[in-house]
Amino acid sequence: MAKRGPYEKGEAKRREILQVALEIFAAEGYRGTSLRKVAASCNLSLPGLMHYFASKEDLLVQVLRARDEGGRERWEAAEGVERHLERIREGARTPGLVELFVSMSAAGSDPEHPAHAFFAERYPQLRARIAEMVEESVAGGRMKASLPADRLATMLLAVVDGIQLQWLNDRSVDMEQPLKDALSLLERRDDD
Amino acid sequence: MAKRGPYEKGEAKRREILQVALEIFAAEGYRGTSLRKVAASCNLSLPGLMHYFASKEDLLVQVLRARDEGGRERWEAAEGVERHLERIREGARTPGLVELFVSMSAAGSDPEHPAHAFFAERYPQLRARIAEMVEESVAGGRMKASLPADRLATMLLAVVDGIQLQWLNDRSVDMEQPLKDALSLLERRDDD
DNA sequence: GTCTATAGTTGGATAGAC
DNA sequence: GTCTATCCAACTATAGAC
Repeated sequence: MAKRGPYEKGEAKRREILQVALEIFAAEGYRGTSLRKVAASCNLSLPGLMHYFASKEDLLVQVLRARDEGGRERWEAAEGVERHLERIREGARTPGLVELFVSMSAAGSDPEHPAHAFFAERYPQLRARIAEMVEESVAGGRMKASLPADRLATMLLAVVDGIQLQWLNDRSVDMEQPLKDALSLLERRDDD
Repeated sequence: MAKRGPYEKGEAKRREILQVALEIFAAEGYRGTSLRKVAASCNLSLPGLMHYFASKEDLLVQVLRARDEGGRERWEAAEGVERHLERIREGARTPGLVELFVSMSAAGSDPEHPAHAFFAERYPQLRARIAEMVEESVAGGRMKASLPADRLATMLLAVVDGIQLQWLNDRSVDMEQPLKDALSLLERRDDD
């Protein structure tokens, strides 16, 4: 006679919504997506959907968070530079995802934007993680310490983000090459 | 008694609209901006504005084009690397402009988006121009030919675009440093 | 927990007067 | 060239029934 509720089913539906919403946001953009459409794709009415999420903003932020955590698992599994390449390859597999993150990251610069806090946290974290990777490579003798690790991290992250922007507008550009090229410029050579 | 028309006044008003629309698009985003707001800011009614532009899409594209041409004048005046730095500094002066270009460039990846053609043309042009600059520097002995010019161009453009994305989310990052750092890695050194 | 119905806005676009 | 008036579509969000 326990009273503890419909948690399993609710959580499952909740995950389904996050997955579906991710795809639609990625395909249509945040503003371009109506909650009605998301609801319909989940076989739910609008109010049915809003039972799970307080507002459209709330849904967006939770979609981004869920996505970021999913990507992190694969990230943790990889090593060093491969981590970056893995992140990039994943983007290439799901084009809408790149567009969602890039466009939301631009729109999120507005302090009023729902995703503002998300990206304000995310960028420093990414830079720190990359700087760590750089320091490991330098310590391991695989990379030249040509510049401070934090500056290299900022530059490498810029390469990764920037190439995505180019790729969005021209799918023929190679998303992995520029990062490889940047890293090759940092490689330790025998004469150093 | 000449009848030839209202060309002067019309053109002036037209330029005014482009300027005002640029500022509003930059501040509120494309979707977030209503034509009514633009019209009001020009002391015009909505139909008054639509006398000059066929649609909202039309207005956006013409704003981007006008803006790009304005920036090009300053670009032409500068030399070599300074051209890039100049482009970056200009962005730093008008934050909304960076956001507009970055977000539109992400959104424009959709072939259905009004700005699609604009960016589809723009990126190859930019890459070509940068590659040209790289080749000049290499020929002039100021830069190592570590990699093919077109690949370096792609990478450098990625750095410039990527740092803007970071800067949007954290105004404390230095927008010029990463490009300078990337270029320093390419500098010709005595032992080469 | 999920629905219908609707309120309350706001958007782009047009017709026709002046 | 600019206006008033108006249309229709779409959206978010809430209220209340089941």
